[in-house]
Amino acid sequence: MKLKTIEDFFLHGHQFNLPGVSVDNVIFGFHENQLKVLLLQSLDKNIWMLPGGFVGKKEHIDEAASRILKDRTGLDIIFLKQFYTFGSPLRSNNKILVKALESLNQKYDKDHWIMQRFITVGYYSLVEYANVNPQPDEFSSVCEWYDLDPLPELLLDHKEIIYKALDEMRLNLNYQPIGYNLLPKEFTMKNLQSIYETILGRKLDRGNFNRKILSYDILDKKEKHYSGGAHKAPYLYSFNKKKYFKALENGLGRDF
Amino acid sequence: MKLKTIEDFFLHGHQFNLPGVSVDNVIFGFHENQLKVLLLQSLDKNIWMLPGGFVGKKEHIDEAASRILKDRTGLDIIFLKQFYTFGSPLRSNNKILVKALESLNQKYDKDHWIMQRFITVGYYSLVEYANVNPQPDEFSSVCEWYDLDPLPELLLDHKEIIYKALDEMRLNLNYQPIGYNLLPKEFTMKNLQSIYETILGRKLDRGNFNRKILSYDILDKKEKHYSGGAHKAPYLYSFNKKKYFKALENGLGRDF
DNA sequence: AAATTAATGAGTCATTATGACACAATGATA
DNA sequence: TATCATTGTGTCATAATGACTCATTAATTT
Repeated sequence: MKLKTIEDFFLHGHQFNLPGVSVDNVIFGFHENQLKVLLLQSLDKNIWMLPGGFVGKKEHIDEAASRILKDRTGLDIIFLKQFYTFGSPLRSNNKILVKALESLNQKYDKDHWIMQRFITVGYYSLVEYANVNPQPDEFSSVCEWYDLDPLPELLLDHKEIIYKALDEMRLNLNYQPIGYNLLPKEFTMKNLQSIYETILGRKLDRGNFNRKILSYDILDKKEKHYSGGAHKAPYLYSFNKKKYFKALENGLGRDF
Repeated sequence: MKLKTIEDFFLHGHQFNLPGVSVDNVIFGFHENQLKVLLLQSLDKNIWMLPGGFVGKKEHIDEAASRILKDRTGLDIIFLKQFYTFGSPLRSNNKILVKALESLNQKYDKDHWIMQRFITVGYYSLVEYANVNPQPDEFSSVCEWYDLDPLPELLLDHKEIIYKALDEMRLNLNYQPIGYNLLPKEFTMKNLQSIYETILGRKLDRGNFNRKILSYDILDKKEKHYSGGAHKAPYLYSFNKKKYFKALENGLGRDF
C-alpha cells in the first residue's frame, strides 16, 4: 500500500488536526493527618481547577510537570509520578482560558492552537504542606489547599483526575517507598505510619506496620530516642538514602 | 497575579508551541509459546517501527488506538491498555514520515504541525497470532510479526516503548485476568499456563498454577474431557464471561 | 489384549506472610 | 512514688506460597 496524496492520509476517514498537550498536576499535601489537594480558583471565582499548563516546544513532559509544580509551590526536584493520560475529546476548549482571553480583548479564531482540545498527561506528588507557599497562575485568583472530601466544583474532568491519582498513589504504596520528602531527617515509626494511614484512609496495626516497614530494609535505626512527647520515648529512624532510592527505582515487597 | 499580554504568558520563560499527539501500539502476538511483536518496515527498508498514528481532531485517544489496531490487524474491540506516555523532546520530527513526504514531493515548512515533535501515548495488547492478517500502512512496505529477541533496529525510542510495555504487561498479570481472546471457547489448564509462562518468560509449577487460577474464580469446569492428545485426558475449562470481565474491571489477587 | 508411557488431578508438607492480639517496659505527668 | 498512655517485642492462628509426591488415566506400543 502506498501513500497517494497527503490529503488521502490525513482525511482517511478522520479529521486529523492535532489536539494539544498539557500537563495537570495533582499535588497532595500532608497536614495534620489529612490529605489536601492544591487547587486554583478561576478568575471569575466560579470554578476550581488543578494546576496545569502547556508543554513547551522543546520541553520534556516530565520537565513541564516539574516546572508547573515549582511555579505553584516553590518546591524543587521532588517525586513526581506520571499516572495516566486523559484523552477524551470532551476535554475541549478550556472555557476558563477562553473567558480570560476575551476579558482581555484577546481573541483567537477557531484554528488557533490555543482553541483546540487538549490531551492531558497527569502527574501526582505528595508534599509537605508546611513547605508550600501556594502561588496562583495567570488565569487564577487564588491558589490553596483544599480538603479531598468534599471537593468543590471542578473544571472539566478534574475531579476524575484527582480520584484516579489517589487510586494510583494507593496502589503504589505496595511498590515504592514514600515519606522521604515528608519527614524530618529523624522521625518515629508513628510519624511514618501516619503518612500511610492518611493516604490509605484507614488505620493500620502498629506492630504489623513495624514489621513490614523494617522488612523493606530502607531505614536506619538511631540510638537516640525521641523526647518531648508524653509517655515512653520511641526510637528515632532515618531513611537510608541509598537504599531508599534504590527501592524507589526497583520496587519493594507488596501489599498493605 | 493577572494576565497582561498573551505573549507574556506564552513566552514566560518558555517557547510554547504545542507538540502533537500520536499513539503507538505494542501488539504482542502469542504463537507456539513465543511472544512476537507486530512491526512495520519503513518504505526505505532500513528501519522498523511500531504501528502508530495521529489522534483525530475529535477522537478519543483510546479510539485512536483501537482504530490503529484494527487497521493493522483487522481485529476489533479487544483489550487495549494504556501503559505510559512518552514525552521526550528528542522524539522529534518523524524522519521516516518526512522522507516519505519528500519522496512524494510533499513539502511542509517548519511551522506545519506535521513537522512538530510528538508526544506518544503507548498502548499494548496481546492477541492471537493466527487471527491476524498484518497490513502495512501508508508509510511502510511490510507489516509482520517479529521475535522479541532479538529486535531489529527500531525507530526513535520504539525499543524502549516495547520493553516498557512488556514490563507493564507482566506486572498486570497480578491484577487482571488474561487469555479470553487468546483461547478457544474451551481449553485446558495447560493452554492457559502456557500463556502465563510465555509472557513471564519462565516456567511455573503446574500444581501451584492450578491452585492460583482456580482461586480467582473466573473459570467454569466442563464435564467433557479433552481428547486427541496422548496420555491422560485433561479437563476442559471455559472462562465465565461475567466473572472474567468483572475481574478485569476490579482486579484479582496478587503475585505470580 | 496387556503392558508401557507420560501427562493429569489431587493431594502433602515446610516455609513465609499476614492479621489480630497480648504484655512487659518506659518515661513524662500527676 | 504511683499512674498512665505509648512503645518494643512477641505470640498465635490463619492464609499464601513454593517444592514436591503419587495414584490415575487414556493413548500408544508390544
